[in-house]
Amino acid sequence: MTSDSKPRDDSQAFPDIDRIIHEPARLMIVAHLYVVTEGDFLFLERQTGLTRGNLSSHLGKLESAGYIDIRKEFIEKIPHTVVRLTDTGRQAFESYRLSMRTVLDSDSGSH
Amino acid sequence: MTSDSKPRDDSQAFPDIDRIIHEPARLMIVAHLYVVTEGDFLFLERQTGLTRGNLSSHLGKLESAGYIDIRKEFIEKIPHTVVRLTDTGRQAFESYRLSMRTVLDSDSGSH
DNA sequence: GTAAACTGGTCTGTATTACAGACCGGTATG
DNA sequence: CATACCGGTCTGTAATACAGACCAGTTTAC
Repeated sequence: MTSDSKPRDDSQAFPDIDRIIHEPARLMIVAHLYVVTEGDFLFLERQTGLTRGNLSSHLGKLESAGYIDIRKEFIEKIPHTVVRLTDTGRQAFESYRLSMRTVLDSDSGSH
Repeated sequence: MTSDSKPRDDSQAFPDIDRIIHEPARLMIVAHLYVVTEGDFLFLERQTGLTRGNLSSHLGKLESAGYIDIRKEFIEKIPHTVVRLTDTGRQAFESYRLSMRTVLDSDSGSH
């Protein structure tokens, strides 16, 4: 394969990849939330194996992006944080999934 | 979903993600090479849209990882760089693809 | 009652890294 | 002579992932 086929290709054969979701730590979080629809802090901490600080930080970023909703409540005076994917978040994940499948399935069709 | 189902989960339900391939720029490179088996610098530059410096740098990292083979030759006194996926690289990509599919297809089976 | 542990963080420091762009050497072209 | 092309190297910058220290408030253990 040489390059002289077309002078200016610019073919975005590859879709943009959502870096917010792409980051493995957040990908784990989002993928988990996608199936359970709602999970608390401890659940995510155990599922992802992230440290509390790190998990909190990633949740903050997902919240800033509008991908998750964070609800803080008290259960018997004990703090309880519940995280839920927003519609935007679900769509973003589905879109990301589609992008990645496109990339990973590029077995021949390119051109 | 609450967290009190199991005391210590540690379930690596999620496979490790190869960060070398995971990086979008390199993912583009590897995915392209996977289908064409061999491509030159210009081809990759156009397909990925990366700047020369950046592309060169990513190629260097892929080479260090043993994922690609870089052959430098001269065609009529003009430098020509040809890049090819090594067997290791092909395997790494396939493994990565499997990992990502596992993550992206986690629609129910988890537990 | 004091020490320890738990929840859910904040903050700091560190180390990595992606990226643009300047520059360069050599060749070819106008 | 100036410009452009190929394939880089190098520098600087900005972002960021991550660990771990620390903290407040609560509960449990001794």
